[in-house]
Amino acid sequence: MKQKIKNLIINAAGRAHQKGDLPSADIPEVEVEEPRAEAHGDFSTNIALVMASIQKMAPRKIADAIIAHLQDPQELIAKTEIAGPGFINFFVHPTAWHPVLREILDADTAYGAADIGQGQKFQVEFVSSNPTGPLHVGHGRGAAVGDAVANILAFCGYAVQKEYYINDSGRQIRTLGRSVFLRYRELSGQKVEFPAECYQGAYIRDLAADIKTQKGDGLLGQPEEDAIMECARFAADKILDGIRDDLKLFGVEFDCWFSEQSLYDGGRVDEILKHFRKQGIIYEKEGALWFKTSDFGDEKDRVVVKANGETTYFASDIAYHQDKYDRGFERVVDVWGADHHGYIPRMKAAIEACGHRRGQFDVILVQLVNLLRAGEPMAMSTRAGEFETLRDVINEVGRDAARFIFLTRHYESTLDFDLEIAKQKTNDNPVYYVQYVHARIASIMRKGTEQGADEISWNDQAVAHITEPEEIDLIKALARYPDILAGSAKSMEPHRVTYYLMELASAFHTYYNKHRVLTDDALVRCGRLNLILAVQKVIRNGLTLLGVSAPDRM
RNA sequence: GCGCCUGUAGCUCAGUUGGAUAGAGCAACGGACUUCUAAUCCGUAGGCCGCAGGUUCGAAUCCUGCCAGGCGUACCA
Repeated sequence: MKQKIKNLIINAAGRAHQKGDLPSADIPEVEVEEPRAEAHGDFSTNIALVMASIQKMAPRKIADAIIAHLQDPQELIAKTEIAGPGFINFFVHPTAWHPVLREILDADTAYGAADIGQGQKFQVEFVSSNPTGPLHVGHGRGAAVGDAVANILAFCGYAVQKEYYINDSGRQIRTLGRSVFLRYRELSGQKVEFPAECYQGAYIRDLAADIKTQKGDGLLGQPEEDAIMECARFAADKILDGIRDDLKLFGVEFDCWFSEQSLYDGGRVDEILKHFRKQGIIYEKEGALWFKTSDFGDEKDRVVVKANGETTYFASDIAYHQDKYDRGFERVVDVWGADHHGYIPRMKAAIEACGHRRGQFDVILVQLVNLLRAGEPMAMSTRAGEFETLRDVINEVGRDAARFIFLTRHYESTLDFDLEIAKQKTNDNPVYYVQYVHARIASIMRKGTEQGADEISWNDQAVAHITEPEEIDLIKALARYPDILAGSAKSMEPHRVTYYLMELASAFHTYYNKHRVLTDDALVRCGRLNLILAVQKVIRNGLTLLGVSAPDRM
């Protein structure tokens, strides 16, 4: 609809120039928006204001000229007016909205899928939590955001891959192995001192017990380093299995689980360092190798090989990102926790040094989650082992509520996640508000079938009976969905879809309370059934993109 | 110190990328269930968009400087 209005304006402006009512042929990009205030019509354009300096005419005069040359063969427009400093407001004829319903019912699950991606290969990497402990709520937010962003991009025509990067190499893994081995020795009756830098959580003891069941006392006879590495491998695999299970429970499925260790095994890290050396952007200082990230906008240079010969996490991360582009991804998005924001400039430097454009790399920085219970903050520390795991949260409040809440804020805002509110079935917790629409419509459909209503099929005559203001409002809301999705995809902001669904739900509940769908008049009934079926489809489509279910009963 | 994020109704937050009289939910107050699910709806009230300048036809939105909170500032990952 917006596009149709836009075309009418462009054509009218062109004609106005041909007839000599506008001196310049220069027509700027036409912006059409939906005004906030209902009194300002369904659509509004500021073109006359923008053209004022080009045409050297008063905005209202320009608006006059454009309206005079408006041709509307489809009779979409009921009324136009010039308002304020020179806005042109368009009032769309109510019945002109009806075809939107047809469009939705025909397109079904594909409604709103503008092909803005055109098959571009796009990778979204998210969660990527170290396999040193279970996922907590912060990871849950990253998972919900990453998954929804990927879904929305895929829906809008990008070829999207979801990836999890496994940090199965380096010091943290060794610390994990050491932690487990110490607990293992404890279980074997040895007295050990458990250092503060080791992982304190109870799950470490469980892992030690598991390995003891499997190996008995066998590890005690081995050289300590071998035993630690065996514990590390065992524990990381086990924890990773747990992470996979948690994510599955959360409804998140990855296309690829990528191992950091595989980069070392395949020589990719050495390869990229050699390449940088050849470019002269690596130098030696104080026994370490430094990458000149400051040449690419970072505030200072960064170490890639430490004085003790170990490579840094950054080094393998460079190789990792190069590998993404080698795999053919034209755009790469990383979803990180906000505590990693200082890492962005050096990563961007690395991307550029590898010969890629900055526009090919984006970071979605998800702000922290404050976990509360009835307003009281809950302590969270992985080290100390006092945290609420994602699994606990899902078990307590349910997957749908958790996912929806994670997407009810812009990811750049810190989020208060209150377990008590998440369980409530009120408007403080809007996931049920939206799902309720789906269930209500399903209920009406069941009732309709019971009462012998025919299979719902398109009927022009019946749809013509859709004239109530609440019905037209509902269709207008449905018509906005494609625009919302496109905006959500371009900005990679899934919360726009969340808010849209709440608005659509509100429009439906208002309608439902005022008008009856299953009336005695067969034509009216049929028209309304078509209307609510369209609403149900859009609600289901939107919830699916967010990873939330659309129940038929509640 | 420097960098990133945030600051909008009593509370939690949106605000269509610079548009007209700034919007929701919760909480408060008053109404609507013999009706397709009341997990709902309708109404009332609530604002110096952190503060001060600037840019222009027009600013919550862009620029500069302050103030407050959070996070970061490793040869950790």
